[in-house]
Amino acid sequence: MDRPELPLQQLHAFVVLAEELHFGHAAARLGIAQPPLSQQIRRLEDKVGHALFHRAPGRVTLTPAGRELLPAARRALTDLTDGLAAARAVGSGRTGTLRIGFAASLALTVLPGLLRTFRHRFPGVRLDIHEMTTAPQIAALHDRTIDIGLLREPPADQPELGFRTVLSEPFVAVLPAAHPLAAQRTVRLAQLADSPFVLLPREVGPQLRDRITGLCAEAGFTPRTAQHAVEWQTVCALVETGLGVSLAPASIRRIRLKGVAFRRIEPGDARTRVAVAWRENDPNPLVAHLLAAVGQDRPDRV
Amino acid sequence: MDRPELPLQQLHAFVVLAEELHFGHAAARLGIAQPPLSQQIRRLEDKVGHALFHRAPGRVTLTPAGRELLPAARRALTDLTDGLAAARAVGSGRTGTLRIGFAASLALTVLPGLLRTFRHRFPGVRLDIHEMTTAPQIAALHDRTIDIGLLREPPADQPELGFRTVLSEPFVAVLPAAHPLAAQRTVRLAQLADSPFVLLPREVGPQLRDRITGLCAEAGFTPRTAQHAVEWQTVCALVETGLGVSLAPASIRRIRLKGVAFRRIEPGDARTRVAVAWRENDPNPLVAHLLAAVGQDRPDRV
DNA sequence: ACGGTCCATACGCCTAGGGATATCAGACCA
DNA sequence: TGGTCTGATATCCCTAGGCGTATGGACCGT
Repeated sequence: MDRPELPLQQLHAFVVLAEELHFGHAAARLGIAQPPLSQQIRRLEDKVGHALFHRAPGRVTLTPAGRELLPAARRALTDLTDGLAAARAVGSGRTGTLRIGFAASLALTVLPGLLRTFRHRFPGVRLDIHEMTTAPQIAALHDRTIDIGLLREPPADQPELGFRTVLSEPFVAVLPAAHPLAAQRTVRLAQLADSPFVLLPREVGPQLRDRITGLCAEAGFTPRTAQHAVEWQTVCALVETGLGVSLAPASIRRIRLKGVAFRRIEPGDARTRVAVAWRENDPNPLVAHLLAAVGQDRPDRV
Repeated sequence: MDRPELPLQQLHAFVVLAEELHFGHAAARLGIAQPPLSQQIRRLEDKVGHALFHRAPGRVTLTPAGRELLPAARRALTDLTDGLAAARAVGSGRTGTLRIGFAASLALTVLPGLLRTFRHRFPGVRLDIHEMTTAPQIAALHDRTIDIGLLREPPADQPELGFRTVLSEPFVAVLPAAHPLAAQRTVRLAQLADSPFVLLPREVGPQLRDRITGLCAEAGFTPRTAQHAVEWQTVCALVETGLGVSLAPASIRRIRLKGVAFRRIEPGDARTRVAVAWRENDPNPLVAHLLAAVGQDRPDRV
């Protein structure tokens, strides 16, 4: 691609003159005097190397060369004006695409409200939503596959990423309805020591997993993992079948299953945090916009 | 269509930098030092109103706005370079379209050779050939519907048109083979005084028609028109059926029909001219090229 | 801590190009 | 033949933008 060394004004003058076919009128439309317009056209013709207009007494006509150039000139000008407008729209964050990764469980809590407020404020922005667990979200942020992550237990060792807590919620015990402890309103953690656990595999979210096993450790035992499941939906389903118990963020109570009971735990100060994550120094204005929306969208705490 | 006030160099710099993602390399490819490139980009970003590149330590990246602008910039640049090249090609007469009108009878004589030499010399030029009689050709030249006419008996009262004789040929008598005069090698015009004539209607070519009736007048009679026909092919066919006789340019001898005889006439100095016609002041270089080709293409005289 | 890399900034220089006004030249018309 | 319309030319002015060299400042490796 070589660089055609033309001032765009000349092209614009050319297009206008091609429409008016009258130097005086075209100059008026361009807001300049007639002699400068003659110069512009002349310079352009010099650069092309051929006449673009045929000046007959009384009428100005396009030459074949001019007719050939006209559509290209028009296209170039509209391409540029449109491109500039689009770039400005994207630059100001009025339009564009924001790619968001989110943990499946958040589809029940923070995600809907967040999307609603954002879409309301930026209707021109397309949101690409990808369900993914915590660890892949971190990787995808680094990959620039997503721009925003919505995850649990933000990891600490991520200097290039920013995190902001959106929600902090307690843990609950997840029990089969038939489990003896389901009769209590509150379950002490130590009481779960002997039950098999259904847990998330460590790979999908090391922080949350470690958090849970840490809670158990504080209560004096190491949970025995009977089964792994990647989604909380599945965890609850497995608990319902009696395969074991679990510890989960309170918001998963929204998953209603007849055979599952959720109970507060003792000690009750253990909380898990949901955070938005983004690349520090991400120039995308939509990221800033979303973070601002997060600041104002304070969804119902569970 | 508003005028985006951007030097194209900045766009070019932008595109190259977007490909290289490295100021030093891009500057080298552009053949300038690095600081000027920084300036170009900065100026462009100022005009857009947003950053186009994200300068992170160690890596340069396109911002979303930049990603949005890039394809438009590329399109605009290629449109312009292509458009300029096309305009230059057309301006120099290497490519383009030439619209030619021609009298049907000339398809048998001057037209093929002319087209052949022209096409050989300007293979990039498209030739649009339209069969039409003389009067419509004159109108089409004024309309700018055609650029070149190939016609008989160029009219004199056309100040805006140029004419150049391509071929000058005698008239011949067209007789049914059974006609008594077909027995002679030469026919005196006066001998045709009593035969009905098949002639072209005056509207399609007043000059030629007037020429023929003029010849008859000189021989002392007014031809009695038995039938009109627009094409010489038809004239011959009608003569063959015995409907009458005719006078025609010698080149129509190429139309071979069993029942038709062509005979020289007395006096034999009457000739009809075939000419190319064009608009004087036509800026189209192809017209000049074709006229030059006519000068050299001297087809076989009939 | 110290060069090396990479981009930005700061001058200074220069030209191209855009603008205006005044004037000229040809065509056309009354 | 003189007025009008239209486009081209001639000057002059101004500034935007392009380039270079020199320098600063952040970051990264050893």
